[in-house]
Amino acid sequence: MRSDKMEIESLRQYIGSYGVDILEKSGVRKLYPPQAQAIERGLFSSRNMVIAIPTASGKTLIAELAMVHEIIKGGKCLYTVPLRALANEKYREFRRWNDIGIEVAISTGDYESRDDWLGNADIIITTSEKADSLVRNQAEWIGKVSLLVIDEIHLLDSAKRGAVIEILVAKLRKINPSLRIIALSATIPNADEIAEWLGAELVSSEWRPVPLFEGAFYPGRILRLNGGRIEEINSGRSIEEMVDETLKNGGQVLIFESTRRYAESSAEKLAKVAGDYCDDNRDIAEEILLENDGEMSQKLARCVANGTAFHHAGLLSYQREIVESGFRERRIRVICATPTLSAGVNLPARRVIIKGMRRYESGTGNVLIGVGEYKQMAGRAGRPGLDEFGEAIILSKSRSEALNFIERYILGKPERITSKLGAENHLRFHTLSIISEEMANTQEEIEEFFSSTFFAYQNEFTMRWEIQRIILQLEKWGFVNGGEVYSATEIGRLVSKLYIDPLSGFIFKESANRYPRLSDIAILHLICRSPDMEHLYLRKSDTWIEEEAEYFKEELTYFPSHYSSDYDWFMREFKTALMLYDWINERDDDVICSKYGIAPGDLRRIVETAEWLLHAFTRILEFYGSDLAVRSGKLEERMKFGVKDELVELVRLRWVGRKRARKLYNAGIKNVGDLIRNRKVAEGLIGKRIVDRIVSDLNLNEQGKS
DNA sequence: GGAATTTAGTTGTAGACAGCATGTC
DNA sequence: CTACAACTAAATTCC
Repeated sequence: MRSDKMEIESLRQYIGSYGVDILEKSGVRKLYPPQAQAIERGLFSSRNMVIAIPTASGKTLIAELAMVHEIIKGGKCLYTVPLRALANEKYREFRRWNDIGIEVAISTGDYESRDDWLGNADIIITTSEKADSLVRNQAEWIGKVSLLVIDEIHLLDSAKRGAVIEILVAKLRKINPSLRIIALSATIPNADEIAEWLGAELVSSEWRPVPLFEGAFYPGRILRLNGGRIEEINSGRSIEEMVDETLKNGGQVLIFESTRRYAESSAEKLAKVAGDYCDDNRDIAEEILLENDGEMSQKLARCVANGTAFHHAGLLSYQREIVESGFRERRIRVICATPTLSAGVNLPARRVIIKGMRRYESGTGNVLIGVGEYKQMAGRAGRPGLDEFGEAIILSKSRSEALNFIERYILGKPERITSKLGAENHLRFHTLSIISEEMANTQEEIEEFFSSTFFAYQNEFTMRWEIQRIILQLEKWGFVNGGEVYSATEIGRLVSKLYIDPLSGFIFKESANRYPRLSDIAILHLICRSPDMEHLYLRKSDTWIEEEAEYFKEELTYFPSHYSSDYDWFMREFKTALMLYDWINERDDDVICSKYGIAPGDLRRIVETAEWLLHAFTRILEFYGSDLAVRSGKLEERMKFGVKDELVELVRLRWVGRKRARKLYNAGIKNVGDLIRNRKVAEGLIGKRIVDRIVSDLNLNEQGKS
């Protein structure tokens, strides 16, 4: 007991008595071994550090301590995370420091603290992309950052998003050469490489607050690894029985599936098992249907009512939150998830069952998942405070398969991570940005800049040819002026600040100059031609899309021949455009979902992307003084809410979405004035409470203006 | 005859950042 | 170089 006290006490000199009070108030009594180790190795010095320890072993607190110390010394901290949901989670956690006067702010694509706030804040939480975007837009406070914390730095390995992390590091170090960096990582075999790249002290540990047992199941048995030895444990013959075992003992289960379909059907099957153990969940089941009652939502509500749920990117974000908090409150006992949950918010369970060890990859068929991916999922086993130990179980069909899995995954080491910055699209994207921000403007400077990246560290390769080719390309596209000293053109700088792929920028730029007029569907299709857009898949039954395409053929800016190799890709672009077209023409959400074979969460996500790209396109059109800008800007607004032109004014009001706006409009209430004049009518249509809220908001705005 | 079961053929495949303006987790 | 589970429809068996 005394030693516990002492450890926390010992922090007093670094984070002050008030700081220690905050920790005690939030229940921190003892430092975990990796935390103590981090302190020993210089957490409170000015050394850079890489902390490579398992999930839930107290990484965040390590960063918090360092940040509080830094702020007391007069510094400013930037904390970057890979997901917006994680940014929100950290924001909530860090705000406890507000009690001792530390200002915490958040800035992501969908939620940003006020600008002056960010400048004053001591800790700013962002996604890595947003941080890069802030650098591109020269946020004045960025130069004041003295401590950069990078959460989940092992995502350097991600082919899609890893490059941003290393570029961000290179940029911030260039801006502030004395910047201190603390990088948090999962346990990976080459954390030492990251540490050496950053010139950092490496703290690594396998310690976990809740012990983890890993094993493999085959019908009737679980082979569990215990200190190098395999124990044979009798078990049920099906997942249902395995889940039942855990629920009976008061535990919760997390099941990882390889596809959404499996996740859903699994959750439905297990509802029969979990139903016996859960209380009345009718209220949260109802909440699930609050904003959407389509097929998927109904299914989810049925599961939730019985204490299970599925979790994947097709859910609306509020539905995900209900599922997550329902699980934390133990009202939901079983979650069947796709890998969303393995890298997402912290949601541990006593037993983790990994059912989907294979994943489809186009061109290669089903392939086994990586060891790292497995470890990530397995690491979710064991709820601190609730479970004495966690259990991760791989599902297999036979004893021999089980033994194989044990060999490969449980005894195996995760793959080393490698930089993915070398891909042409990333180099193109970031080269334009560093020229535009005048971080590097000659061949040598650019090479030097890239030589400070993790990619260069791992490849000891100058990239001379690659960079020359890319600059030539950017010159050809009109984004860069060549010569001895490169500089970005005005349009080049705009494209960089809009944060779009230069190729998207080029497509938009060319269209802006070539087409004085375009129809709605043509603009949408143009947006869908951007490599920044996500594209819907074609199904066998999607032949109707070809007919639609033929119908709009004359309006479109691009239409390849049926025999062209582009044709399939074009159809995917066009299908996506058609979906967006339906959306802005007020087609019902659920109708769109079933027509295009997507879930509500997908619709939201694609619409959000389209909105962003429409914004970028509009800005580019404005730049060239094109008349199309007005039309495109209108589409941007329509996209945000999914409405026809005539509803835009109504939908700008808070509490008024596409459905309410349509009701009002059809009853002759076409604008704010109509609404005030016909208040009673409006109340009849959308309810008195809502109208009251709208009007009180309007009054507030009036006051704000005067 | 009609239900239950087996067999053959078909289908579809994880995730999610960014602008800007608005308003607070 | 590569798959596979789940669903659906048709075929077959069973009572």
